[in-house]
Amino acid sequence: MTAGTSRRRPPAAYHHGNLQQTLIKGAERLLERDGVAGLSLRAVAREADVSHAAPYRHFRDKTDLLGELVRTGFDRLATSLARAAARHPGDPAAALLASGRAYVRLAVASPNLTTLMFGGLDQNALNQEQRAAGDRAFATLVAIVERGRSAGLYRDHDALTLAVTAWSAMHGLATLFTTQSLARATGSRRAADELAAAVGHLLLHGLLRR
Amino acid sequence: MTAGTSRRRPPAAYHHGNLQQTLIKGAERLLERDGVAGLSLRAVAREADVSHAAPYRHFRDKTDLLGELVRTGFDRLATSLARAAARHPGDPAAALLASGRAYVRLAVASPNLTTLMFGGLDQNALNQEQRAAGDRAFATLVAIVERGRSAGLYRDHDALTLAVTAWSAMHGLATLFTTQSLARATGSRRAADELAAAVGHLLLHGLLRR
DNA sequence: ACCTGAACACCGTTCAAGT
DNA sequence: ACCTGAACACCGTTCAAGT
Repeated sequence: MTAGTSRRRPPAAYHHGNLQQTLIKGAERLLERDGVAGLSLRAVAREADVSHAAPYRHFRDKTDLLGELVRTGFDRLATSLARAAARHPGDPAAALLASGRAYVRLAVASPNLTTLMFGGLDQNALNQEQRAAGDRAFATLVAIVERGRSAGLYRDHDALTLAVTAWSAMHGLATLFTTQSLARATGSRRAADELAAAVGHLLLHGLLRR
Repeated sequence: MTAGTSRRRPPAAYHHGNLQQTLIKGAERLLERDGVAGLSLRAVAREADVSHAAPYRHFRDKTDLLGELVRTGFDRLATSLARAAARHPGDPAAALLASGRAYVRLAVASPNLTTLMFGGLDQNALNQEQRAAGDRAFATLVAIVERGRSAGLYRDHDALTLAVTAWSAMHGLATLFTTQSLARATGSRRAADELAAAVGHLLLHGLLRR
Protein backbone atom coordinates (compact mmCIF):
# COMPACT_ATOMS: atom_id res chain seq x y z
CA MET A 1 0.00 0.00 0.00
CA THR A 2 2.82 2.43 -0.63
CA ALA A 3 1.56 5.77 -1.82
CA GLY A 4 4.14 8.35 -2.81
CA THR A 5 5.21 8.29 -6.44
CA SER A 6 3.95 4.76 -7.16
CA ARG A 7 0.86 4.78 -9.34
CA ARG A 8 -1.95 2.37 -8.68
CA ARG A 9 -1.74 -0.55 -11.10
CA PRO A 10 -5.17 -0.91 -12.72
CA PRO A 11 -6.76 -4.17 -11.53
CA ALA A 12 -7.19 -5.44 -15.07
CA ALA A 13 -4.71 -4.06 -17.54
CA TYR A 14 -7.23 -4.41 -20.37
CA HIS A 15 -10.14 -2.09 -20.93
CA HIS A 16 -7.43 0.48 -21.29
CA GLY A 17 -5.78 0.01 -24.61
CA ASN A 18 -3.35 -2.85 -24.30
CA LEU A 19 -5.77 -5.71 -24.84
CA GLN A 20 -4.34 -6.08 -28.32
CA GLN A 21 -0.86 -6.82 -27.00
CA THR A 22 -2.25 -9.04 -24.27
CA LEU A 23 -4.05 -11.10 -26.89
CA ILE A 24 -0.98 -11.41 -29.09
CA LYS A 25 1.20 -12.54 -26.22
CA GLY A 26 -1.43 -15.00 -25.02
CA ALA A 27 -1.86 -16.36 -28.52
CA GLU A 28 1.84 -16.99 -28.90
CA ARG A 29 1.94 -18.86 -25.62
CA LEU A 30 -1.01 -21.03 -26.63
CA LEU A 31 0.52 -21.56 -30.07
CA GLU A 32 3.74 -22.94 -28.65
CA ARG A 33 1.88 -24.98 -26.06
CA ASP A 34 -0.81 -26.55 -28.25
CA GLY A 35 0.17 -25.98 -31.87
CA VAL A 36 -1.88 -24.16 -34.47
CA ALA A 37 -4.61 -26.77 -34.30
CA GLY A 38 -5.02 -26.16 -30.59
CA LEU A 39 -5.13 -22.40 -30.80
CA SER A 40 -8.69 -21.09 -30.69
CA LEU A 41 -9.63 -17.46 -30.61
CA ARG A 42 -12.02 -18.20 -27.79
CA ALA A 43 -9.24 -19.73 -25.72
CA VAL A 44 -7.11 -16.66 -26.31
CA ALA A 45 -9.98 -14.48 -25.12
CA ARG A 46 -10.47 -16.68 -22.06
CA GLU A 47 -6.78 -16.35 -21.19
CA ALA A 48 -7.17 -12.58 -21.31
CA ASP A 49 -10.29 -12.71 -19.12
CA VAL A 50 -12.38 -11.14 -21.77
CA SER A 51 -15.46 -12.21 -23.70
CA HIS A 52 -15.01 -14.25 -26.87
CA ALA A 53 -16.25 -11.34 -28.95
CA ALA A 54 -13.78 -8.82 -27.56
CA PRO A 55 -10.86 -9.79 -29.83
CA TYR A 56 -12.91 -8.62 -32.80
CA ARG A 57 -12.39 -5.05 -31.62
CA HIS A 58 -8.69 -5.51 -32.31
CA PHE A 59 -8.42 -8.09 -35.08
CA ARG A 60 -10.51 -8.54 -38.17
CA ASP A 61 -10.66 -12.29 -37.64
CA LYS A 62 -8.60 -15.21 -36.39
CA THR A 63 -6.32 -15.15 -39.43
CA ASP A 64 -5.51 -11.55 -38.71
CA LEU A 65 -4.33 -12.44 -35.21
CA LEU A 66 -2.22 -15.29 -36.55
CA GLY A 67 -0.84 -12.88 -39.12
CA GLU A 68 0.31 -10.62 -36.33
CA LEU A 69 2.10 -13.55 -34.73
CA VAL A 70 3.80 -14.21 -38.05
CA ARG A 71 4.76 -10.58 -38.31
CA THR A 72 6.30 -10.68 -34.85
CA GLY A 73 8.22 -13.79 -35.85
CA PHE A 74 9.65 -12.23 -38.99
CA ASP A 75 10.61 -9.06 -37.14
CA ARG A 76 12.44 -11.15 -34.59
CA LEU A 77 14.14 -13.15 -37.34
CA ALA A 78 15.32 -10.07 -39.22
CA THR A 79 16.70 -8.53 -36.04
CA SER A 80 18.39 -11.76 -35.05
CA LEU A 81 20.05 -12.25 -38.45
CA ALA A 82 21.30 -8.69 -38.56
CA ARG A 83 22.64 -8.85 -35.04
CA ALA A 84 24.46 -12.14 -35.64
CA ALA A 85 26.03 -10.80 -38.84
CA ALA A 86 27.06 -7.58 -37.16
CA ARG A 87 29.33 -9.55 -34.87
CA HIS A 88 31.62 -10.29 -37.84
CA PRO A 89 32.04 -6.96 -39.60
CA GLY A 90 35.21 -7.88 -41.44
CA ASP A 91 34.36 -11.46 -42.37
CA PRO A 92 31.27 -11.86 -44.58
CA ALA A 93 31.51 -15.65 -44.65
CA ALA A 94 31.61 -15.82 -40.86
CA ALA A 95 28.71 -13.38 -40.78
CA LEU A 96 26.69 -15.70 -43.00
CA LEU A 97 27.47 -18.71 -40.85
CA ALA A 98 26.57 -16.82 -37.70
CA SER A 99 23.25 -15.70 -39.13
CA GLY A 100 22.50 -19.27 -40.15
CA ARG A 101 23.13 -20.49 -36.64
CA ALA A 102 20.95 -17.69 -35.29
CA TYR A 103 18.15 -18.76 -37.63
CA VAL A 104 18.27 -22.35 -36.47
CA ARG A 105 18.42 -21.30 -32.84
CA LEU A 106 15.35 -19.13 -33.22
CA ALA A 107 13.43 -21.87 -35.01
CA VAL A 108 14.26 -24.41 -32.34
CA ALA A 109 13.19 -21.97 -29.63
CA SER A 110 9.79 -21.35 -31.27
CA PRO A 111 9.00 -24.34 -33.44
CA ASN A 112 5.27 -23.78 -33.79
CA LEU A 113 5.66 -20.12 -34.62
CA THR A 114 8.26 -21.01 -37.24
CA THR A 115 5.92 -23.58 -38.74
CA LEU A 116 3.19 -20.97 -38.85
CA MET A 117 5.52 -18.47 -40.51
CA PHE A 118 6.31 -20.87 -43.31
CA GLY A 119 3.22 -22.51 -44.61
CA GLY A 120 0.85 -22.49 -41.70
CA LEU A 121 -0.99 -19.52 -43.14
CA ASP A 122 -2.27 -18.81 -46.60
CA GLN A 123 0.03 -16.07 -47.83
CA ASN A 124 -2.81 -14.17 -49.49
CA ALA A 125 -4.41 -13.86 -46.09
CA LEU A 126 -1.60 -11.66 -44.83
CA ASN A 127 -1.96 -7.91 -44.95
CA GLN A 128 0.55 -5.38 -46.20
CA GLU A 129 2.51 -4.94 -42.98
CA GLN A 130 2.68 -8.65 -42.32
CA ARG A 131 4.06 -9.30 -45.79
CA ALA A 132 6.55 -6.50 -45.41
CA ALA A 133 7.98 -8.10 -42.28
CA GLY A 134 8.73 -11.28 -44.22
CA ASP A 135 10.32 -9.33 -47.02
CA ARG A 136 12.46 -7.44 -44.54
CA ALA A 137 13.78 -10.69 -43.08
CA PHE A 138 14.73 -11.95 -46.51
CA ALA A 139 16.27 -8.61 -47.46
CA THR A 140 18.44 -8.82 -44.35
CA LEU A 141 19.88 -12.09 -45.57
CA VAL A 142 20.35 -10.78 -49.11
CA ALA A 143 22.32 -7.86 -47.66
CA ILE A 144 24.58 -10.22 -45.72
CA VAL A 145 25.23 -12.26 -48.85
CA GLU A 146 25.74 -9.16 -50.95
CA ARG A 147 28.48 -8.02 -48.60
CA GLY A 148 30.45 -11.17 -49.36
CA ARG A 149 29.67 -11.05 -53.04
CA SER A 150 30.89 -7.50 -53.54
CA ALA A 151 34.06 -8.52 -51.70
CA GLY A 152 34.62 -11.11 -54.42
CA LEU A 153 34.15 -13.97 -52.01
CA TYR A 154 31.53 -16.00 -53.84
CA ARG A 155 31.10 -17.70 -57.16
CA ASP A 156 29.71 -15.79 -60.08
CA HIS A 157 26.00 -15.86 -59.42
CA ASP A 158 23.59 -13.03 -58.87
CA ALA A 159 23.14 -12.18 -55.21
CA LEU A 160 19.59 -13.51 -55.31
CA THR A 161 20.58 -17.02 -56.33
CA LEU A 162 23.32 -17.05 -53.72
CA ALA A 163 20.91 -15.79 -51.10
CA VAL A 164 18.23 -18.30 -52.02
CA THR A 165 20.76 -21.10 -51.69
CA ALA A 166 21.89 -19.94 -48.28
CA TRP A 167 18.32 -19.33 -47.18
CA SER A 168 17.23 -22.73 -48.43
CA ALA A 169 19.93 -24.56 -46.53
CA MET A 170 19.36 -22.83 -43.24
CA HIS A 171 15.61 -22.77 -43.61
CA GLY A 172 15.58 -26.45 -44.49
CA LEU A 173 17.74 -27.35 -41.53
CA ALA A 174 15.62 -25.23 -39.22
CA THR A 175 12.46 -26.85 -40.52
CA LEU A 176 13.87 -30.32 -40.05
CA PHE A 177 14.64 -29.49 -36.44
CA THR A 178 11.35 -27.76 -35.92
CA THR A 179 9.28 -30.68 -37.10
CA GLN A 180 11.44 -33.20 -35.30
CA SER A 181 11.89 -34.93 -38.63
CA LEU A 182 15.59 -34.71 -38.00
CA ALA A 183 15.56 -36.07 -34.49
CA ARG A 184 13.88 -39.20 -35.75
CA ALA A 185 15.80 -39.53 -38.98
CA THR A 186 19.19 -39.22 -37.38
CA GLY A 187 18.24 -41.41 -34.47
CA SER A 188 20.01 -39.07 -32.08
CA ARG A 189 19.51 -35.51 -31.01
CA ARG A 190 22.72 -33.97 -32.14
CA ALA A 191 23.15 -30.49 -30.87
CA ALA A 192 21.45 -28.07 -33.21
CA ASP A 193 24.39 -25.72 -33.14
CA GLU A 194 26.88 -28.39 -34.07
CA LEU A 195 24.86 -29.61 -37.02
CA ALA A 196 24.13 -26.07 -38.14
CA ALA A 197 27.87 -25.37 -38.17
CA ALA A 198 28.61 -28.50 -40.19
CA VAL A 199 25.89 -27.70 -42.71
CA GLY A 200 27.14 -24.14 -42.96
CA HIS A 201 30.67 -25.31 -43.64
CA LEU A 202 29.53 -27.70 -46.35
CA LEU A 203 27.38 -24.96 -47.83
CA LEU A 204 30.37 -22.65 -48.15
CA HIS A 205 32.87 -25.22 -49.39
CA GLY A 206 30.59 -27.61 -51.24
CA LEU A 207 29.81 -31.26 -50.79
CA LEU A 208 32.36 -32.29 -53.41
CA ARG A 209 35.93 -32.97 -52.50
CA ARG A 210 38.15 -30.60 -54.46
CA MET B 1 -26.42 -50.97 -71.55
CA THR B 2 -23.90 -53.48 -72.90
CA ALA B 3 -24.26 -56.86 -71.31
CA GLY B 4 -21.75 -59.53 -72.26
CA THR B 5 -18.59 -59.65 -70.20
CA SER B 6 -18.98 -56.16 -68.70
CA ARG B 7 -19.90 -56.30 -65.03
CA ARG B 8 -22.45 -53.94 -63.63
CA ARG B 9 -20.67 -51.08 -61.88
CA PRO B 10 -22.19 -50.80 -58.40
CA PRO B 11 -24.13 -47.54 -58.13
CA ALA B 12 -22.14 -46.38 -55.16
CA ALA B 13 -18.66 -47.79 -54.92
CA TYR B 14 -18.71 -47.50 -51.12
CA HIS B 15 -20.57 -49.81 -48.80
CA HIS B 16 -18.28 -52.40 -50.31
CA GLY B 17 -14.87 -51.92 -48.80
CA ASN B 18 -13.22 -49.08 -50.66
CA LEU B 19 -14.72 -46.22 -48.69
CA GLN B 20 -11.36 -45.86 -46.98
CA GLN B 21 -9.57 -45.13 -50.25
CA THR B 22 -12.41 -42.88 -51.41
CA LEU B 23 -12.05 -40.82 -48.24
CA ILE B 24 -8.29 -40.54 -48.59
CA LYS B 25 -8.51 -39.41 -52.19
CA GLY B 26 -11.27 -36.94 -51.39
CA ALA B 27 -9.32 -35.60 -48.43
CA GLU B 28 -6.26 -34.96 -50.57
CA ARG B 29 -8.33 -33.09 -53.11
CA LEU B 30 -9.88 -30.92 -50.42
CA LEU B 31 -6.49 -30.40 -48.81
CA GLU B 32 -4.96 -29.02 -51.99
CA ARG B 33 -8.05 -26.96 -52.73
CA ASP B 34 -8.67 -25.40 -49.33
CA GLY B 35 -5.56 -25.98 -47.24
CA VAL B 36 -5.42 -27.79 -43.91
CA ALA B 37 -7.58 -25.18 -42.27
CA GLY B 38 -10.33 -25.79 -44.82
CA LEU B 39 -10.27 -29.54 -44.57
CA SER B 40 -13.03 -30.85 -42.31
CA LEU B 41 -13.82 -34.48 -41.75
CA ARG B 42 -17.47 -33.73 -42.34
CA ALA B 43 -16.72 -32.20 -45.72
CA VAL B 44 -14.73 -35.28 -46.68
CA ALA B 45 -17.68 -37.44 -45.70
CA ARG B 46 -20.04 -35.26 -47.69
CA GLU B 47 -17.84 -35.57 -50.76
CA ALA B 48 -18.07 -39.33 -50.43
CA ASP B 49 -21.87 -39.21 -50.03
CA VAL B 50 -21.69 -40.76 -46.65
CA SER B 51 -22.77 -39.69 -43.19
CA HIS B 52 -20.35 -37.66 -41.09
CA ALA B 53 -19.94 -40.56 -38.70
CA ALA B 54 -18.98 -43.10 -41.36
CA PRO B 55 -15.28 -42.14 -41.56
CA TYR B 56 -14.90 -43.30 -37.97
CA ARG B 57 -15.29 -46.87 -39.22
CA HIS B 58 -12.02 -46.43 -41.11
CA PHE B 59 -10.00 -43.86 -39.19
CA ARG B 60 -9.56 -43.41 -35.49
CA ASP B 61 -10.00 -39.66 -35.78
CA LYS B 62 -9.25 -36.74 -38.06
CA THR B 63 -5.56 -36.80 -37.26
CA ASP B 64 -5.42 -40.43 -38.33
CA LEU B 65 -6.82 -39.53 -41.75
CA LEU B 66 -4.33 -36.67 -42.12
CA GLY B 67 -1.61 -39.09 -41.08
CA GLU B 68 -2.58 -41.35 -43.95
CA LEU B 69 -2.24 -38.42 -46.33
CA VAL B 70 1.21 -37.77 -44.92
CA ARG B 71 2.10 -41.40 -45.37
CA THR B 72 0.99 -41.30 -48.99
CA GLY B 73 3.10 -38.20 -49.50
CA PHE B 74 6.23 -39.76 -48.05
CA ASP B 75 5.75 -42.93 -50.07
CA ARG B 76 5.48 -40.84 -53.20
CA LEU B 77 8.57 -38.86 -52.24
CA ALA B 78 10.69 -41.94 -51.59
CA THR B 79 9.64 -43.46 -54.90
CA SER B 80 10.28 -40.25 -56.74
CA LEU B 81 13.75 -39.77 -55.27
CA ALA B 82 14.77 -43.33 -56.00
CA ARG B 83 13.48 -43.17 -59.56
CA ALA B 84 15.26 -39.88 -60.29
CA ALA B 85 18.52 -41.22 -58.89
CA ALA B 86 18.20 -44.45 -60.83
CA ARG B 87 18.42 -42.50 -64.06
CA HIS B 88 22.08 -41.74 -63.30
CA PRO B 89 23.54 -45.08 -62.23
CA GLY B 90 27.15 -44.15 -62.93
CA ASP B 91 27.13 -40.57 -61.68
CA PRO B 92 26.24 -40.18 -57.98
CA ALA B 93 26.46 -36.39 -58.09
CA ALA B 94 24.07 -36.21 -61.02
CA ALA B 95 21.82 -38.63 -59.17
CA LEU B 96 21.77 -36.34 -56.17
CA LEU B 97 20.95 -33.31 -58.32
CA ALA B 98 18.19 -35.19 -60.11
CA SER B 99 16.63 -36.32 -56.86
CA GLY B 100 16.74 -32.75 -55.60
CA ARG B 101 14.91 -31.52 -58.66
CA ALA B 102 12.36 -34.30 -58.25
CA TYR B 103 11.79 -33.26 -54.66
CA VAL B 104 11.14 -29.66 -55.60
CA ARG B 105 8.86 -30.69 -58.45
CA LEU B 106 6.78 -32.87 -56.15
CA ALA B 107 6.51 -30.14 -53.54
CA VAL B 108 5.40 -27.58 -56.09
CA ALA B 109 2.81 -30.01 -57.44
CA SER B 110 1.31 -30.63 -53.98
CA PRO B 111 2.14 -27.64 -51.82
CA ASN B 112 -0.44 -28.20 -49.11
CA LEU B 113 0.38 -31.86 -48.75
CA THR B 114 4.06 -30.97 -48.46
CA THR B 115 3.27 -28.40 -45.81
CA LEU B 116 1.28 -31.02 -43.94
CA MET B 117 4.12 -33.51 -44.19
CA PHE B 118 6.57 -31.11 -42.60
CA GLY B 119 5.09 -29.48 -39.58
CA GLY B 120 1.37 -29.50 -40.24
CA LEU B 121 0.94 -32.45 -37.95
CA ASP B 122 2.24 -33.19 -34.50
CA GLN B 123 4.78 -35.92 -35.05
CA ASN B 124 3.71 -37.82 -31.95
CA ALA B 125 0.26 -38.14 -33.47
CA LEU B 126 1.56 -40.33 -36.28
CA ASN B 127 1.35 -44.08 -35.95
CA GLN B 128 4.06 -46.62 -36.64
CA GLU B 129 3.43 -47.05 -40.36
CA GLN B 130 3.14 -43.34 -40.96
CA ARG B 131 6.45 -42.68 -39.24
CA ALA B 132 8.08 -45.52 -41.16
CA ALA B 133 7.12 -43.91 -44.47
CA GLY B 134 8.96 -40.72 -43.49
CA ASP B 135 12.00 -42.69 -42.41
CA ARG B 136 11.99 -44.57 -45.71
CA ALA B 137 12.03 -41.32 -47.66
CA PHE B 138 15.02 -40.06 -45.68
CA ALA B 139 16.78 -43.41 -45.98
CA THR B 140 16.40 -43.20 -49.75
CA LEU B 141 18.30 -39.93 -49.76
CA VAL B 142 20.95 -41.23 -47.40
CA ALA B 143 21.48 -44.16 -49.77
CA ILE B 144 21.95 -41.81 -52.72
CA VAL B 145 24.48 -39.77 -50.78
CA GLU B 146 26.23 -42.87 -49.53
CA ARG B 147 26.77 -44.02 -53.10
CA GLY B 148 28.75 -40.86 -53.82
CA ARG B 149 30.57 -40.98 -50.54
CA SER B 150 31.82 -44.53 -50.94
CA ALA B 151 33.02 -43.52 -54.41
CA GLY B 152 35.22 -40.92 -52.72
CA LEU B 153 33.28 -38.06 -54.24
CA TYR B 154 32.50 -36.05 -51.14
CA ARG B 155 34.36 -34.33 -48.37
CA ASP B 156 35.21 -36.26 -45.25
CA HIS B 157 32.00 -36.16 -43.31
CA ASP B 158 29.81 -39.00 -42.15
CA ALA B 159 27.06 -39.82 -44.62
CA LEU B 160 24.45 -38.52 -42.22
CA THR B 161 25.88 -35.01 -42.09
CA LEU B 162 26.24 -34.98 -45.85
CA ALA B 163 22.69 -36.23 -46.28
CA VAL B 164 21.29 -33.72 -43.82
CA THR B 165 22.97 -30.92 -45.72
CA ALA B 166 21.58 -32.08 -49.05
CA TRP B 167 18.17 -32.69 -47.54
CA SER B 168 18.18 -29.29 -45.88
CA ALA B 169 18.97 -27.46 -49.08
CA MET B 170 16.38 -29.17 -51.21
CA HIS B 171 13.79 -29.25 -48.48
CA GLY B 172 14.35 -25.58 -47.79
CA LEU B 173 14.05 -24.67 -51.43
CA ALA B 174 10.93 -26.79 -51.80
CA THR B 175 9.39 -25.17 -48.73
CA LEU B 176 10.16 -21.70 -50.02
CA PHE B 177 8.37 -22.51 -53.25
CA THR B 178 5.55 -24.25 -51.48
CA THR B 179 4.77 -21.33 -49.24
CA GLN B 180 5.22 -18.81 -52.00
CA SER B 181 7.74 -17.08 -49.79
CA LEU B 182 10.13 -17.32 -52.69
CA ALA B 183 7.80 -15.97 -55.35
CA ARG B 184 7.35 -12.83 -53.30
CA ALA B 185 10.91 -12.49 -52.13
CA THR B 186 12.44 -12.79 -55.56
CA GLY B 187 9.81 -10.60 -57.13
CA SER B 188 9.57 -12.95 -60.09
CA ARG B 189 8.49 -16.51 -60.55
CA ARG B 190 11.66 -18.05 -61.82
CA ALA B 191 11.14 -21.55 -63.03
CA ALA B 192 11.41 -23.95 -60.13
CA ASP B 193 13.57 -26.30 -62.11
CA GLU B 194 16.08 -23.63 -63.05
CA LEU B 195 16.49 -22.41 -59.50
CA ALA B 196 16.65 -25.95 -58.17
CA ALA B 197 19.49 -26.65 -60.59
CA ALA B 198 21.38 -23.52 -59.55
CA VAL B 199 20.98 -24.33 -55.86
CA GLY B 200 22.08 -27.90 -56.52
CA HIS B 201 25.20 -26.72 -58.29
CA LEU B 202 26.11 -24.35 -55.49
CA LEU B 203 25.46 -27.09 -52.97
CA LEU B 204 27.92 -29.39 -54.70
CA HIS B 205 30.62 -26.83 -55.39
CA GLY B 206 30.10 -24.44 -52.51
CA LEU B 207 29.25 -20.79 -52.33
CA LEU B 208 32.89 -19.77 -52.02
CA ARG B 209 35.01 -19.07 -55.05
CA ARG B 210 38.00 -21.45 -55.01
C1' DA C 1 -19.66 -55.48 -40.64
C1' DC C 2 -20.86 -51.09 -41.94
C1' DC C 3 -23.51 -47.05 -41.84
C1' DT C 4 -27.04 -43.51 -39.91
C1' DG C 5 -29.13 -39.75 -36.94
C1' DA C 6 -29.27 -37.57 -32.81
C1' DA C 7 -26.65 -35.51 -29.33
C1' DC C 8 -22.79 -32.88 -26.97
C1' DA C 9 -19.24 -29.73 -26.40
C1' DC C 10 -16.66 -26.66 -28.88
C1' DC C 11 -15.56 -23.17 -32.44
C1' DG C 12 -15.59 -18.59 -35.62
C1' DT C 13 -18.31 -14.81 -36.50
C1' DT C 14 -22.06 -11.40 -36.13
C1' DC C 15 -24.94 -8.13 -33.89
C1' DA C 16 -27.94 -5.78 -30.87
C1' DA C 17 -27.34 -4.06 -26.47
C1' DG C 18 -24.95 -2.24 -22.56
C1' DT C 19 -21.43 1.25 -20.14
C1' DA D 1 -14.81 3.59 -27.78
C1' DC D 2 -14.85 -0.81 -25.96
C1' DC D 3 -16.92 -4.87 -24.27
C1' DT D 4 -20.84 -8.42 -23.40
C1' DG D 5 -24.37 -12.15 -24.27
C1' DA D 6 -27.19 -14.36 -27.27
C1' DA D 7 -27.50 -16.40 -31.63
C1' DC D 8 -26.14 -19.03 -35.93
C1' DA D 9 -23.81 -22.20 -38.70
C1' DC D 10 -20.24 -25.25 -38.48
C1' DC D 11 -17.06 -28.77 -36.52
C1' DG D 12 -15.02 -33.35 -34.09
C1' DT D 13 -16.51 -37.15 -31.66
C1' DT D 14 -19.61 -40.55 -29.49
C1' DC D 15 -23.25 -43.80 -29.31
C1' DA D 16 -27.52 -46.15 -29.64
C1' DA D 17 -29.94 -47.87 -33.36
C1' DG D 18 -30.71 -49.68 -37.88
C1' DT D 19 -29.63 -53.13 -42.06
